[in-house]
Amino acid sequence: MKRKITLKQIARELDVSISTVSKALRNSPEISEDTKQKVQAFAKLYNYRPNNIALSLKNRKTNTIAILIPEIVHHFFSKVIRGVELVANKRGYNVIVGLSNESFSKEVINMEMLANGSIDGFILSISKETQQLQDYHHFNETMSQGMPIVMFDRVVNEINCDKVIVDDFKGAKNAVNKLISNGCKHIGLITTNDYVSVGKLRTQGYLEALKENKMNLEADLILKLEDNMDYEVHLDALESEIEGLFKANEKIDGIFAVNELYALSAMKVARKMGHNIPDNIQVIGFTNGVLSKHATPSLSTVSQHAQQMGETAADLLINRLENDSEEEIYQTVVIETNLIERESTK
Amino acid sequence: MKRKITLKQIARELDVSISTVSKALRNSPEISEDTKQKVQAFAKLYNYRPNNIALSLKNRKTNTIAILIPEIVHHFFSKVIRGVELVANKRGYNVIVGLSNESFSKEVINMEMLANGSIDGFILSISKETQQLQDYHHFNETMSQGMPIVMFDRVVNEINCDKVIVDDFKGAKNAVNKLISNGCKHIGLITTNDYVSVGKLRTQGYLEALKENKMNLEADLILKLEDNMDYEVHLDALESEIEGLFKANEKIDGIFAVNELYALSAMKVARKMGHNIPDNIQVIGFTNGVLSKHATPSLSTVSQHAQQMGETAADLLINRLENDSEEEIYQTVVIETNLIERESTK
DNA sequence: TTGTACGCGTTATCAG
DNA sequence: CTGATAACGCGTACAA
Repeated sequence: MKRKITLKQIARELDVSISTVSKALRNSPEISEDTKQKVQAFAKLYNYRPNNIALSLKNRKTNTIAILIPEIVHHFFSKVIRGVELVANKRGYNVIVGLSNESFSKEVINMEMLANGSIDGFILSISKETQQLQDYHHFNETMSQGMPIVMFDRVVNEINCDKVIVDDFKGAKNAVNKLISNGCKHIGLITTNDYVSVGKLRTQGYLEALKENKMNLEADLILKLEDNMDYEVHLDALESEIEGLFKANEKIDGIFAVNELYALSAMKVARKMGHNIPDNIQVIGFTNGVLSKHATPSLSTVSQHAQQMGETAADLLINRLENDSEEEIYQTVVIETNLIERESTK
Repeated sequence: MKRKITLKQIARELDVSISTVSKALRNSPEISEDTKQKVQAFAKLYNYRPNNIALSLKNRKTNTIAILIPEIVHHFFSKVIRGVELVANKRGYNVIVGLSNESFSKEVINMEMLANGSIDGFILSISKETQQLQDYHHFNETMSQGMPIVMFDRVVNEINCDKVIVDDFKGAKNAVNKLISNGCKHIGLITTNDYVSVGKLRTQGYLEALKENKMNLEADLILKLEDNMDYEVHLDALESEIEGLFKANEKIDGIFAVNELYALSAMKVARKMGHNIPDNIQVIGFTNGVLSKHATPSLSTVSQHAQQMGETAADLLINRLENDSEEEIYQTVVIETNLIERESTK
């Protein structure tokens, strides 16, 4: 097993100095054609490639960025990664993935590990626990060391950095407006607790749509679910909560759910209770994942353009890394949502 | 904005030498309590952390591994990543993710980029194009440089390295056996072209089950689909292919599909054609993703234990990295599948 | 008890 | 045209 070859070895082998080899390989005009030929041929033969780590150390630049997300087994986040990867690779960067698993401490540890020279910047979406604790010291520390951060989707207003978000408020409002214009009179909302920023915004969108249409806010139409419970595992619990919602208000004829799973479960429960979708009850979800597309009936949904979010975030980060101008002006890019109409609405 | 602090800066500030600082921070007995206290306090104040890149260069070890997969927006692969991440982090490694996007050249480029010192080893599942071309030079080159590779799921027999696979053959056989014991007499197979190794093995499992049960092989019950077509985008095309299968042999009463999407589409088409599932036609898929669980009816499926595959792969790789014994003995770990019975079978 | 020197692999600068 | 030297940040064997 032969180790990777280095400049030093080539130099020794060819009986020239290291710097001559280095220059020859970079086609420096300082070096004679003769030596260049010799060195380049030898390097090619042994498949020489400069060592990235040494370059990183010398240039104080790793050409690697990290994306830190709460959960990877999730259509939305994996699509964001794909977007980040796409742009990063195109612009010559590698991507390290870190998972916080929705835990504050894992988020902090991960950031500290990576911030010590391993990467040039972060793209991240904060964990639920961090949202609850509202402890953002690790973001501030990282940024004060000159390492840029781009937040996406779940962002925090208190931190001054580049951000990529979806217009959750407007997306939700549009969805509910659609239900209303489709004739729904009593629209149920299935959402999360307010500390989940996106849940809160989508809830506000729902409320705004009702208000604009001068519809009454009926308290028993709103179901707020504890989001730190893993409903993917405890589907029964989720479904019985939703069943409660349907029973609490028999007049329900529309559902807006802040994510795919809630929407799908609502359809399932509704059908089980004898309702017909979309004739009897219309449903719209948020996040355009695989489930929505392949459900029966397929689910109308607010698409977040996850991949585009990832691409935008990567561009923002790399632009900042490559623009030496230490701008203190941060931007927030809002990705427009759009409503994908499928079979669950008329 | 303050840069990250280095040993050199601390040394200058405290008017001692760099090595004194280094030793003091590592609690060397060579250093007096006094100096230690002083240095450690200062370091803590300025939140000193050793630079990973410098350590990597010095130790010729990055403590980073790469996972190279064909596609990330895919339940199976993201679960594998989760498993890899889990183990890697626990054992002190970071994870770089590379996407080949099913392309041979992207796979090669990615490997070359990362192999130049950025990482200590690879975990990978080869792209479809690589399977077709059967060009494996990049794997050999990487390994001959002393960089270990662990392949998972889509592996190549010609390469001698650690592997983690699922028993595709047995999993498929069991699934088909289940259909047979459930009373199916004419079982359709929806599979891919044979160059996809897992597709081939699953097809063989189907054939074996028929043979064992002395059932006739009916050619018009087998649908081989071109897998380099993106059926996720062209669902219609997929469905019309499947409709053709049903029409070709009206006696079909069971379907075994080599992936989730094929199985789901089969159910959809069957229902559209007036069949009842599972009374009339029973269906089993491969890969236990979100779709199977949330479909209506929910899909019985062969579970691959993706996360466990990732964990095993990571352990194999890190073991090899940390065992200086340059063993030339490679192992192949077979992860047992199991059949998850849901509503699509009796 | 502290400091010096070296090496990891590379490039840039300057001297020959 | 070529080579020696310094530097990136760290750890450690050895010298003082």
